[in-house]
Amino acid sequence: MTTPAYSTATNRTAANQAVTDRTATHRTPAAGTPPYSTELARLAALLADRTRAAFCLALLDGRAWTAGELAAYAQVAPSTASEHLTRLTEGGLLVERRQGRHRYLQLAGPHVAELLESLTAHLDPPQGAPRGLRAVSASAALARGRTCYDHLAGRLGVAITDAMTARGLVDQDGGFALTDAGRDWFTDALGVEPADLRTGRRPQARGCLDWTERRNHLAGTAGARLCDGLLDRRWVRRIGSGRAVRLTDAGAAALQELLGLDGAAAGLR
Amino acid sequence: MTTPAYSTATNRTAANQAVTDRTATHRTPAAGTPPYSTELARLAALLADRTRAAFCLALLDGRAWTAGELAAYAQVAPSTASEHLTRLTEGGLLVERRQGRHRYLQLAGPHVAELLESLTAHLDPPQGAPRGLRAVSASAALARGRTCYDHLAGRLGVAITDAMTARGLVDQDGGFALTDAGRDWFTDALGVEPADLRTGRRPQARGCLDWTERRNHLAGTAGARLCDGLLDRRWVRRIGSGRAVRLTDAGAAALQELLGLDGAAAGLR
DNA sequence: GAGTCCCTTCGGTACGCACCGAAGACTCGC
DNA sequence: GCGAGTCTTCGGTGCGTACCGAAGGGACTC
Repeated sequence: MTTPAYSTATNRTAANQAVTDRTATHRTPAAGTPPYSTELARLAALLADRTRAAFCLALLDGRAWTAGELAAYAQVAPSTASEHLTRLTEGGLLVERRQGRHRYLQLAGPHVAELLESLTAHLDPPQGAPRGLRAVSASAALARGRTCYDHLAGRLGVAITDAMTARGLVDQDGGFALTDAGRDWFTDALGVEPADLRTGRRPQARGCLDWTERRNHLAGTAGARLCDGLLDRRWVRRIGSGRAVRLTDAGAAALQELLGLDGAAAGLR
Repeated sequence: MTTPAYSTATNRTAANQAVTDRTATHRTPAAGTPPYSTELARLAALLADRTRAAFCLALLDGRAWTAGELAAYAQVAPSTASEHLTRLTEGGLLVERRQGRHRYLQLAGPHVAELLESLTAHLDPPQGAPRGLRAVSASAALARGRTCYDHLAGRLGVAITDAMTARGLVDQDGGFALTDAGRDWFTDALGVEPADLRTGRRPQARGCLDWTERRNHLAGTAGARLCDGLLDRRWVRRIGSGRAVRLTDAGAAALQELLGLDGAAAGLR
C-alpha cells in the first residue's frame, strides 16, 4: 500500500489514521499547507453567508445598529442573528457596544468598510434592468446622495469628486490622490488643518467605487472630513434616519462658489 | 398561529411550507432580502475554503499553473482539485486554457489580484515569531524580491517605490498616484510612452500592501510596466521557476543612476 | 495500437453550519 | 416588585459541500 503523493507523512495524526484510515474524508488541520490560505479562508467565510453579508452591507452606512434591527433587516430569527453577530465580532469585522438591553453593532473601522467596498466592487455587473428599475424607483434619494461609511457617495459624492478633480484638487490621472492645492482647499474652504488630514496609516485620499454611479468618489481621511464639514455647516442634511442625504439651498450655493459645481445641472436637487 | 415578524408572507413558497412547516430549517432563496447580499456571499464563498484559497494565493504570482501542480501544492487529490478549479472558473476568479492533456489556470485579471490583495491585507497580523522564523529562513529570497501578479514586491518593490516617492515621481502623501514627473520618468528612463500607462479603467498607480514589508509598493499599470521594463533589460531576473526575483549587477547600477537607489544599503543584494 | 499521463465524472461519506423554537439572563419602566 | 422587551444559550434538524477512490475519456509517446 503506497501513500498518495498529495498525502504527506505529516498530513495526518496517528489517531486520525486509526479512525479514518480507509474512508478518509475531511482533511485534518494539516501541517504543511501553504501559508495564509487558512487565514484567508477564515476571513472569507465570515462573509460567505447571505445573512452575515446582509448585516455587513447594512452596517456600511457607518452607523450602529441593534441586533434586533439587523435581524429584522435580514429576515432571520433573533437567535440566528445573535449567533452571526457574535461570529462577525469575534472575527474582527464588527465591534459591539452594550448599552442597557441593547447590543449596538458597528463596523470595526474604515478598514472593514474598505474591505467590503473592494469586494462589492468586484461583484457581477448590477444585474441589468429588472432589479435596476425597482431599485432605482424605490430609492431615487439614495442614488442622488448618501453616506458610504464616513464619506459621501451617490451622484452627490461623485459630482463633488469630479468638481475637485476638474479644479486640480484631486488627481485621478495617475491614481487617486489629494494634491497640494487640494490640501490648501481643505484649509481655506472647510477650515480643516493639514494635520487633521493625516491620521495614522489611513490614506488621505482614496477612490471608492460608487455602487450606483460606477465611478470613483472621494474616500479616505479627506472624504471623511469633507462629509463632516458639509454636515456641520448644514450644507448637506440627512433624510430621515437612513443613509440618504440631500443638498440644502445653502449647500448648493456654497458648492457653486467653492467648486463651481452647479447642483441643478448635476441632478442633485 | 401567528407568523413571526421576520418571516414575511413571500418568504416561503407554498410547497416548502407543506414540507417544512413545523421544523423550518434552511431559509428559502428569499424574495425580500437586501440587495447584493446574496451576490457578496457567493463571491466570498469562493474563497471561504482553505484549498481554494491556497489555489488563488499560489496563482497570485501571475503565471499559469496546471491543475495537477495546484493539487500537489494544496495537498489534495486531483479529483478534488478539479472540482474546486471548475468552481473558481465558473465564479469568474480564474480563467483556463486547455492545451493538450493539461489544463492551465490563471487569475482572471488584475482585478482578481487586487481583490486578493485587499483581502490578504486585512488578515491578522503576520502571526508573530514561530511562523515568521520558519517562513523567513525558508524564503529569504522571496522577502528580498518577488513578483506580485504583474509587478514587483518584497524589499525590492518597496525600495523602488520609496525611491520614486523621494524623487517626487510617486505621491504617497495625498493617497497614491503617479505624478507628472513620474510619467516623464517612465518615458525617459524606460521608454514607456504615456499612452502605454493608461489602459482602460485600470489605475495607473495603485498602492499594494506588501506581505513581508507591510508597506506599499507600486502596482497598477505603471507597476506592471516597471516590472516588464526591468525584466526586459535584465536588470531583474527570475530565480528558478518561482516568483522570486533578484537584482542583477547591471540592475543595481541602473537603479543607482535612475533613482539614486543604493541596492546594497537597501538589503537587496 | 498499446501504454502512459492528465484530468474529469461519479458515488459515497461525514462534517460544518444556518436555521428555528423554547427557555433563560438581563435591563428597563411602571 | 412585576411585566415587557432585548438578547443569548441550547438542543435539534437537515442541507451543502469537501473529500476520497475508482473508473473513464482524451492526448501525447513509442
